[in-house]
Amino acid sequence: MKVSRLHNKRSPAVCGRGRPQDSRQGCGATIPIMAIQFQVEATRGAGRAGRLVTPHGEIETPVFMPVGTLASVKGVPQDVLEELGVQILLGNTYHLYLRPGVEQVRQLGGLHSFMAWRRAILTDSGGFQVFSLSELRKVTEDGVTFRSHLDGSSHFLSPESAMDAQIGLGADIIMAFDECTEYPAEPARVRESMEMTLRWAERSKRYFEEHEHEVPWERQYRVPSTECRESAPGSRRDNRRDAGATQQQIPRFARNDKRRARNDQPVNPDATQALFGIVQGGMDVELRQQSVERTVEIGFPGYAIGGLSVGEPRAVTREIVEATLEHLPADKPRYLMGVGTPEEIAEYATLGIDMMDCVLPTRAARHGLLFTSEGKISIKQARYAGDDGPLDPNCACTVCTRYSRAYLRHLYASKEVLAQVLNTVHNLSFYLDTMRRVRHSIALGDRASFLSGVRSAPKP
RNA sequence: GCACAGGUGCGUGAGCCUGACUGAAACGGACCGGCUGUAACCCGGUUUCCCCUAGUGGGGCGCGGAGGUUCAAAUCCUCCCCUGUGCA
Repeated sequence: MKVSRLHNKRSPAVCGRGRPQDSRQGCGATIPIMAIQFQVEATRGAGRAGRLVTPHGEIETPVFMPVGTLASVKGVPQDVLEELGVQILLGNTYHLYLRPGVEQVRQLGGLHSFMAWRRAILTDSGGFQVFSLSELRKVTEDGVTFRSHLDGSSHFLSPESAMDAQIGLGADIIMAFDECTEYPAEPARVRESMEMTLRWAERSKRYFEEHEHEVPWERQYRVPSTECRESAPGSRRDNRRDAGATQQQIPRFARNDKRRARNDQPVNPDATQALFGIVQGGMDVELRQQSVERTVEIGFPGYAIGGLSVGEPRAVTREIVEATLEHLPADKPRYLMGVGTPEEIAEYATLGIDMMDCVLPTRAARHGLLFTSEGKISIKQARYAGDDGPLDPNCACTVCTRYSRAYLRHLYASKEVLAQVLNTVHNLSFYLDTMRRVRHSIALGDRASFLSGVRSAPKP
């Protein structure tokens, strides 16, 4: 609904029939390039419930973004992710650059097309790998030289090449190339690292602005936006149905075409990628503030808080998040990178974080650690061998409603791949539910928080 | 009955020829931890002895059983038991 208002504003009713091949000219001839739209719809305390409109659909914030480093959320097919309500996924520039290679993905139409994911994608720039692959890399002002963990070959990533790669991959939101500062670090080191990240942010932005038109979407995606389709009922899709072609009868190339045409989540052909800046500054509140101010000065449509959850005590993480949030502009999405447990993501959302990602739910799931309404469960434990109850009696996910703890433990102990699949589905489901609950409570707004003081407040 | 091959910790199984660095490799099982912009179906620990010592450390028992050789044996020698295969 919000999105249509937006489109109406920008794309008048022009775009109905006889849409030319070049979608940019079709719906968007007179329209300026649109990157991303964000609006806060409700607040409660510091928490915000908002809506982020990307070229590949809307996102209700606060949002949890599952990590799909190699164009896959390990163990979970895309259709299941959709059913779980995943609105946006993460991909990783460094990993995809090594394999299958950016050029390959670009030729296949970009990440969305390649991985058959019609909703939004965010790619991390490779900045985190500067931290996590510290054994295999060398950092200079120019950029970072990595020794590939796959074959030992040497690769160079700079703000420019990271942008180039991310444009080629074609995510909706891409990240500035930063240095995730290690912890602990000397004050001088933290400052230098932060300064370099700022210089890299500028270079990232400059390069991005010069090349943002190179996204691979427009050649590949010909799906009309919502209004276009509504006002053009005789679309491709109907034509095909008229022809009476079933899935089996359609030749392969046509089936691919159909698959694309079936993407009901519109790509806004006028839209392009958005580049987010990343705040660094270690565990130093002053440096964080400086980093925010100077990153905001460079100017981005969204800001991330990076460099946290790198080994520091949780209390410090929280302190830095709060201190950083204080200075971030309220009208832009705020993305806390790499956090956290279910309790943490709920807490940070109420503090005013709009986006979060974390490998914890997916990785922990594969390792037998499951998050439930009653706390953590290590499904490997012998005590569950005979437990025929559901994993989490308060969870409505497909795993909890169908399988017993005993079965899940058996799958894990037997190293069945299904264990990883089911565990991941549950954990993601739990995370997404958690976020939905938080959003709901924020969406009730300050009025609700006022009412919550009243014991038996009647429901409207 | 004879001839080979073999018996090692929870399991598989190295070590034995060429004795000391082996309380015993490696892999696995079982159990317990860890995992926070994914070098992660991964990583760590226990199971693998007993006693003395705060600890470093020291002593004892231990590789089918019994005995022997030796400063020193899972490793060499003798006998016995058990398992498998082949031949009668």
